[in-house]
Amino acid sequence: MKVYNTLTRKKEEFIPLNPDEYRIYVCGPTVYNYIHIGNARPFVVFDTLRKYLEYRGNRVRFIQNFTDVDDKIINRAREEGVSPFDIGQTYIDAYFEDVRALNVEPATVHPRVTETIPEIIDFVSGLVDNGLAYEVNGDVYYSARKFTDYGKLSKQNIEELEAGSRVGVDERKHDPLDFVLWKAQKEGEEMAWDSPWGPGRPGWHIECSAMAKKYLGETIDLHAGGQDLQFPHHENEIAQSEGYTGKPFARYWMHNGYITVDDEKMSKSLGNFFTVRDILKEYEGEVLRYFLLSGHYRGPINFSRDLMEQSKNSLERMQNAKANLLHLAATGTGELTESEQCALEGYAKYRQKFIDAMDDDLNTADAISAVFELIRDINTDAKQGASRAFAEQAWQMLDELTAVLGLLRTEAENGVDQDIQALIDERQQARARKDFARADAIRDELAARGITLKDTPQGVQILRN
RNA sequence: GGCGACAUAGCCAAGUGGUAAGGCACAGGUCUGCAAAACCUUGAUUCCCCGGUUCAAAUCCGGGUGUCGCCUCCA
Repeated sequence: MKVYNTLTRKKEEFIPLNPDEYRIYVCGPTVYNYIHIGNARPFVVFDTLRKYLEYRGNRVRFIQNFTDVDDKIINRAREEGVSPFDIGQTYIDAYFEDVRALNVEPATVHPRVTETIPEIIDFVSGLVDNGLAYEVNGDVYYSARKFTDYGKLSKQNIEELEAGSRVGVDERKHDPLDFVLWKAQKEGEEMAWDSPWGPGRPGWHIECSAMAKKYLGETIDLHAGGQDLQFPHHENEIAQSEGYTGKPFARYWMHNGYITVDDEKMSKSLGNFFTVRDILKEYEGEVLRYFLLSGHYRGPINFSRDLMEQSKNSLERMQNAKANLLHLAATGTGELTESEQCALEGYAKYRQKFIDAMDDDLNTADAISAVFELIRDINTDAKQGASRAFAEQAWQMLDELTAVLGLLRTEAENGVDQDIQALIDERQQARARKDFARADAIRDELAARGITLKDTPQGVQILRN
């Protein structure tokens, strides 16, 4: 497949260094709060990339970190009067709950900063030893200017960076561009570890370099994350990792676009962000996943209730197709007819369209359209009823493609309570004697209990909301 | 100031040189006891604007306009 490599600003054939395995690192959340939809985008997008690579028969080693040492965590802990270690654990647990609803697979490993301290200290020591980093009163800084490729990912010009800087320069730095690798422990801070420079904790950027190296080696295939991490975070990672190993760090870089809310950037500081948790109160996780995949990952995406409704309705079309096929499979009989066989063979073109789309820099929007075209054909072919075999095989095809997108993963609840079944039976008897008032009353009653009845030529279809 | 992205029907959104996918919403029809679901039909003489290249451009080039982002914690 081809992916857009931020490093070269071109679409390139995505080939792993070791043909047996793709080694991928994705920046994970800082665990001081519930994840918001902006966090969710890279998780869903790169989870989809992973699912697709695996679907195509590749092995993927997928690492996503938890930043559980950070100013924001420490501040939060102070506000709540609890340990920062507890804050981290709380939101790591919450992360897994939230992300499960979005059908995001857990990574191969989810390393944490608190479990990577020795490797981080080694990393920083190495940079001090080879002259790229220096210590000032227990802090350690990286000399950005000494890394000649500094700025190669974000295409930032070093001189322009300084000129445009809007941040007060820390006087301890030799140069405004320098960034911190190790922070000396401050009065009353609980989060600290012993180091050659005294007690302290890692800076933000170094953890990713250390974890990527620990779990994936010196040169990894892909590093991915949000566009806004490009500078300085990813630039600094390159400086650290390549400065330390002398080898290329990541061969490919992918960056997803950001989410706006009402055409304005959603950010923690603006306070206009929605947590995944909030969304899940109103919508199934798959609706959010559909929304996030309905456009290209590199483009910006605007979030609104209206668009969530559109996504919900669109996804419903897929869900209906699934429900109808499963109903047909459950009630149908018989072998595949010749025309059904022919129809099924024709569906292969949609699989191909799906693959072509995904191969083209993860074009999920186009891949979704292939799924809809498949659904249209299936619906048309099954309009007059279909054999059990046809329904099963058509669902198999739909299942195959939607699994890659992480959609239609919810298992339909089978069976109903006895009293509900009794009502359904009574309604059928009422219909048979043309007592439609009674029949409709029962239908309304069940609808109020979240059960929708559809009268199909194959009998009553029961849908739960 | 530097770097970058985006602009396609009411809405969302593919398409990046060969004559505009798909979804939502809306309307009409078929089916249904009525529904629901599904299917059919209808919608951009046209892709922000102005030039240029070409037999041919939404797609390439030049110039505008608009929106958003990064350069500061952020996905």
